[in-house]
Amino acid sequence: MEIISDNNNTVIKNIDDFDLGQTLECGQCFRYDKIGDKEYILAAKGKLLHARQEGVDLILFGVEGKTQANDWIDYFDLRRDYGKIKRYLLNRDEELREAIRTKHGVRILNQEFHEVLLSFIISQNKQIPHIRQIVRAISDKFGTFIGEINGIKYHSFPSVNQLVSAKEEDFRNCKTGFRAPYLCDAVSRLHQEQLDVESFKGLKEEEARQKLMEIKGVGEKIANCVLLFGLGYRSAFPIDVWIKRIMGEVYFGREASPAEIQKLAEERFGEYGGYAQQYIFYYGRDNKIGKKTR
DNA sequence: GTCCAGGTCGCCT
DNA sequence: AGGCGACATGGA
Repeated sequence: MEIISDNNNTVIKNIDDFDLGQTLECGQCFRYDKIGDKEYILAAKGKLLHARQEGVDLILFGVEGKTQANDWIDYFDLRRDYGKIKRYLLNRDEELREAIRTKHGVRILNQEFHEVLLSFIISQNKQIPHIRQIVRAISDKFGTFIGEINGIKYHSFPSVNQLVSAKEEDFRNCKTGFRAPYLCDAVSRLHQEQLDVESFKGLKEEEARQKLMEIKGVGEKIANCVLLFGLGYRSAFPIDVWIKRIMGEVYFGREASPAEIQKLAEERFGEYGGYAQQYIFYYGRDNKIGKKTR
């Protein structure tokens, strides 16, 4: 990997195991728009990014200097050796071969904790396009204006401070439905208990999960998403309807309980559970594995 | 119209 | 511990 900055842009050259489109569209984040072939606009960490992939290079438009570039390199998790992760997983589990082959460019983003928490509270019992719509509505209503591209105005995902005054009704106006009180509870805890990345430092995965599950509307699955996507616990293995269907079919040949699946994931994937989960989820959802066709 | 969606809660046995 | 309906909203 090599970083070159010139005339307002930064180019990151020779990135292994990375596909911008796959990384954004695998279902881990919700604030992006595709504007061309391998070209995206995304809102993250309070900023707007216009990026395009050309082969093994990634162009970050309007990004100047090492500090800014490093920020995005960290966001895309580009300094991690995914070749090693894939080899480990394939060594343990031949079933993953096809998923890893087709979804080879997925990386797990290092997203902001509070954004992941609130986004995944919204995600329950909803389809991904609708989750994106709701998250955008909340950002437009409470977030900071961060730019306009192709006539579309973008707002950052709101900070905790920007959300403290939000009422249940405000969230309902953003079409959150029955999740509105959950969001209020989460925001008030984030604010009053100063709940942030720091407050999870040093906690074991299980301790961190229990802490998250004290929040109304956060169960096992959402807690695991927050651990994985927002707190850096790469062993966390969220089990949703898709994982349940896919793994029931592929690994058990029958319907399997979340507990059974969790156990298998722990034994097979161990510290790399989160990566395995993303490959399986994205591949399985794309190919509708285990889904009844009506 | 009916069913289901990156689930969780509350209440039941 | 495990089963089951309710919960808003929108798309298939």
